[in-house]
Amino acid sequence: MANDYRLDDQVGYKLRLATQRHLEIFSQHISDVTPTQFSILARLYEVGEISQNQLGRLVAMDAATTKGVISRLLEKQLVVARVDPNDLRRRQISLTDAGREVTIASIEKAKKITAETAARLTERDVQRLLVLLDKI
Amino acid sequence: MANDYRLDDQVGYKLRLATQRHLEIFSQHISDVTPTQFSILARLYEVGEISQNQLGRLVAMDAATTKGVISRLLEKQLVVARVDPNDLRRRQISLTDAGREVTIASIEKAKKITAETAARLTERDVQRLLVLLDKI
DNA sequence: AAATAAATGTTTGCATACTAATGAATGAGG
DNA sequence: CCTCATTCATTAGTATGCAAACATTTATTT
Repeated sequence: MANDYRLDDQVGYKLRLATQRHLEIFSQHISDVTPTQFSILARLYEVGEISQNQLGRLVAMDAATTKGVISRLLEKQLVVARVDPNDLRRRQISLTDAGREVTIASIEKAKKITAETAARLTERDVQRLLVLLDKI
Repeated sequence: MANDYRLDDQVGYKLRLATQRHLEIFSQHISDVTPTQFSILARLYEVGEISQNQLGRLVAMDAATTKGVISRLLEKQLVVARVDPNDLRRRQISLTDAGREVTIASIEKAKKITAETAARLTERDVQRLLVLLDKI
């Protein structure tokens, strides 16, 4: 029976809505980079210089997607790329000084974003949510 | 301090990963329409003929996005559009016979998709997850 | 060493998704 | 009846995100 199916009760649908809400909050606090660009910057801040492909894997992004994101970060001069002399296939990516500044500032804002996203959740709720999302 | 920030523990990041996983499962089961297209079809199945704009609102989609999705569904001849004679601004959208068939078949598959997405969660976990996502 | 396989990055094509701007039609008030 | 704000739909521009096809370079196998 197709009549007992409620779109509003589906995990996938609610995931989309929650993501939508989160992106809205994000853009209200951080306007110089997008959420995707930020995750690249944050990861780069964590690990230092790394190849474009590896970096993409560390944030679970497709190589083609990563390419586009890195291109835009290069245009903004938040990162630099250089060919790895030991492996000519690789482009090593690293933060510029400006990139590091933006990243550190954004991380502070990101904490507020996470807090606002979870404003209606208790600390335990958040932990529970993270665990549940992990299991998907 | 920016050193106590772990990208992997952020709600937004995990939302993206969970969505990614869900989309992968979706495409394995349903290949004739995308998740977005399916949500339009499912809603249309619930409410019957309705204007394009209203339909978009019922699935939390931007008018511009809705336009694109409807265009592709029109090409596939799963829906039809007609100008509302009572309000010439409006395009009334409704399912074709083929659209209704696809929708009903997809709803059955969608139940499997939801089940597989939540395979590692108990029934209670799923309910809890839906409540938590709602609060975001 | 030559052939094969694998990894890295690029490009193209398709499908969301949002913002901003535009044009057409409608409805409410004066 | 006329004006004006609102609604509806479209278009253009930007940014993800994935699949598939490719070229280049490296690593493996025979």
